[in-house]
Amino acid sequence: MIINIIIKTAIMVINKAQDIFRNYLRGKGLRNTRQREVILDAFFFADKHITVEELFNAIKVKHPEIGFATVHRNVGLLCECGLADEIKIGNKKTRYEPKYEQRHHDHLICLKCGEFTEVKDEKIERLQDKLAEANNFAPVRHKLEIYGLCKKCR
Amino acid sequence: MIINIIIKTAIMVINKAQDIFRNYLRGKGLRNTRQREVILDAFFFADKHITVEELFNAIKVKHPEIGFATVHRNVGLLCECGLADEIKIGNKKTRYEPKYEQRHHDHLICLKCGEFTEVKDEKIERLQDKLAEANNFAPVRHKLEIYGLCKKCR
DNA sequence: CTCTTAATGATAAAGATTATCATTATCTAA
DNA sequence: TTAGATAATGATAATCTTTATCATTAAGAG
Repeated sequence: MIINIIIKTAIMVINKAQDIFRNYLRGKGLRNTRQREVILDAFFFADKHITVEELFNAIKVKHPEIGFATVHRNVGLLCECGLADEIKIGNKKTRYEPKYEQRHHDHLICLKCGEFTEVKDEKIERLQDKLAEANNFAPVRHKLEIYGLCKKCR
Repeated sequence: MIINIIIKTAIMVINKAQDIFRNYLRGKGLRNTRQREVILDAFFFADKHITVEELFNAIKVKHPEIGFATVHRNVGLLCECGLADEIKIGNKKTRYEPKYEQRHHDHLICLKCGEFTEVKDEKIERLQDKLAEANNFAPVRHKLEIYGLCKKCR
């Protein structure tokens, strides 16, 4: 059954993420906790582009004892260890998305309806690295956001 | 004298910006005020990448009667009419820079010392437009930030 | 000059993130 | 396995930035 494959894949992704997280914590002399496991699971199961508040509310259903500050702190840690990306647009709430396998992408953001689409262009990526090198700059990561009107709103 | 030419150019830039601002206000049925002129002047004379607070403090010296909210509101207006660009990095304060002639550029941001360098690559710009079009998206503007280590920190 | 109403300035409110701190729980090492 | 050092948690306060409120002032059209 397709659905079983999807579930298995999801579990594999989360297991791998848990490993990455645990290694990161270990390396920094930090401790793994039940809360951290719950938060990571919920974050990877949740919709893309979630806010801390939405994540907190999702977690609250099954784990009402986990506090908002804890969720907030740990989303920050997930960003630090490369398992989450931060998306900040205008003055709206900061959103976060899970990152599997360091897979990177850019965003098209509609100025009218606010929808974002994920895109990627290898050629642009390479030119960005060249541009950085030309300036004696060692690139680590980048953020490209193109604002405009989406298919529906244009 | 070189210095006179520089001063003359600066005055020309500000005059042009004042024109653009006044036209924008007129078109929206808004009013020009003494405060707006002072804020625009100070913004274009100030260092690049200034925060609202820094701009407010700079203005306060000569114009202690101008309030923080007024400065804040008007920096927003300058962004709206295309005379300012907003730069938001991590959880640091939002910074603004004057924009002459709609000249656009991207940023290299050092993860260690926080310095930013301005860069531009026409080829990347064109590819971005193509990427947007391929997704049936009408691009208006974009933001590209490359994070890494600068010449001094690498 | 008058009148309409936008803008201002002072302050409060809102919204998001970070800090505080007593308590709990993890994890190392004996 | 247990004890002990200390990191993490949870509740809340504090902070920081931006936005809203509202009485007063002043821009600008007629």
